[in-house]
Amino acid sequence: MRNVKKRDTRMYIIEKAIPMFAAGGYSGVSMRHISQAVGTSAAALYHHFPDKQKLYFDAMSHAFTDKAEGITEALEGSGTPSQRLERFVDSFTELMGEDPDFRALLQRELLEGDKTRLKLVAEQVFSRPFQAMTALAEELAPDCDAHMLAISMAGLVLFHFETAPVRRFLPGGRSEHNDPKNIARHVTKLLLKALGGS
Amino acid sequence: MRNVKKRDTRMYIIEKAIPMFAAGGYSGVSMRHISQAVGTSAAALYHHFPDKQKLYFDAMSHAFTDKAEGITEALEGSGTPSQRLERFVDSFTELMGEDPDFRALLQRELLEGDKTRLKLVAEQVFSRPFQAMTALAEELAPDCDAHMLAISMAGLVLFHFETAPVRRFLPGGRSEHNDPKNIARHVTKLLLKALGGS
DNA sequence: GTCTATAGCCTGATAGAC
DNA sequence: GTCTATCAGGCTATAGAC
Repeated sequence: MRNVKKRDTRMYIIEKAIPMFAAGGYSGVSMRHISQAVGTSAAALYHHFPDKQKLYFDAMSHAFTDKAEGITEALEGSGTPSQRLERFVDSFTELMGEDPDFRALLQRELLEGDKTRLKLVAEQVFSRPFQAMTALAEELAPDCDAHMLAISMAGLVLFHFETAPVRRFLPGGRSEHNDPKNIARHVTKLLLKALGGS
Repeated sequence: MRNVKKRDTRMYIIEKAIPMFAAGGYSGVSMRHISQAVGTSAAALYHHFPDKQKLYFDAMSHAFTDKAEGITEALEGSGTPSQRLERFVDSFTELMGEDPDFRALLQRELLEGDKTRLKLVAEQVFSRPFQAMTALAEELAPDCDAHMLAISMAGLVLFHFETAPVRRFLPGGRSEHNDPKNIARHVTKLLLKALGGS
């Protein structure tokens, strides 16, 4: 029963660290900052994690693993390819809209994740949902490179969120453009037209 | 004539700092690191910049200002909307392919740029090229929200570069997918089909 | 314009009491 | 498991000689 307490504290630390790393990145958040948010001393963190790197890695893994399932579900269900595309775009947009920490961590890993960590995350977390995306892409447009089309599908959604903080200051920028429902509608329409979905 | 030397050194510092900030971000690069790359002491940097923030800001401004022009040109030339779209995608892809520092800095600013800096960059650097993009979007698809379509156009290109380090480990990932020419071809084809270009 | 020296603070990480 | 105390070093920024 000793382990129960330890695991809970460990998970509590991870859950406090996730939004901090999402906002400040690895080098922008110190162990002292995290310990303060957790409500403990910095030394105590080292009882649960051997060093800062491991804490960061575990926080990231936890943040990512949960999310991959929801996306895979939307992709592997039944229905015509067009219906599944629409469902994927909807659920992916909703996910990005409701969990900014996940999105920020994803951006950060793409930007500065080291190679071994990226490989691990790609193979253990994103491989399955991405495979489902390429399968759908293949059905939708057999004449197109499925890998590239899958990336385009994800990028179309993600970029609207990534640019939200700057679009406010760009010509034609309005707050409706940040509404996940509008983003999903725009992206679905664009993709269905491009891929001649029925 | 005193200023000439000072300006040169100042610019030299900026040019050394740009790739470092692109790789490590603001908090990941110290004044000592920069001074070492420049070949001077840390104290000397403070003769040219009042503090680290200002050095970062000036480096960013310099990295961005140059680039905006090339994009605007491709958009404002003559030709049918479809031709101009193709030319925009080509030049934008080429730019991203040949200047990874610019791309990384752009990603970083979207991720963690503070509001006043984003406003400045948006209004002074990206406003004109983005306006040209929305104008093109309007011509291509009057029934579509021009602002959202312009974002989609940029996002389609950028995301293929952003994901390059991780796509290597994803199903179907091949090195050809990183070739700017292939990316441009894929994106152009997708957009022209979606927008019914002639 | 650049240097050395240094102030004052923050960093990751450890030692050892409880 | 958590604490206080601490180490060794890095950080931004400044002072003052040259």
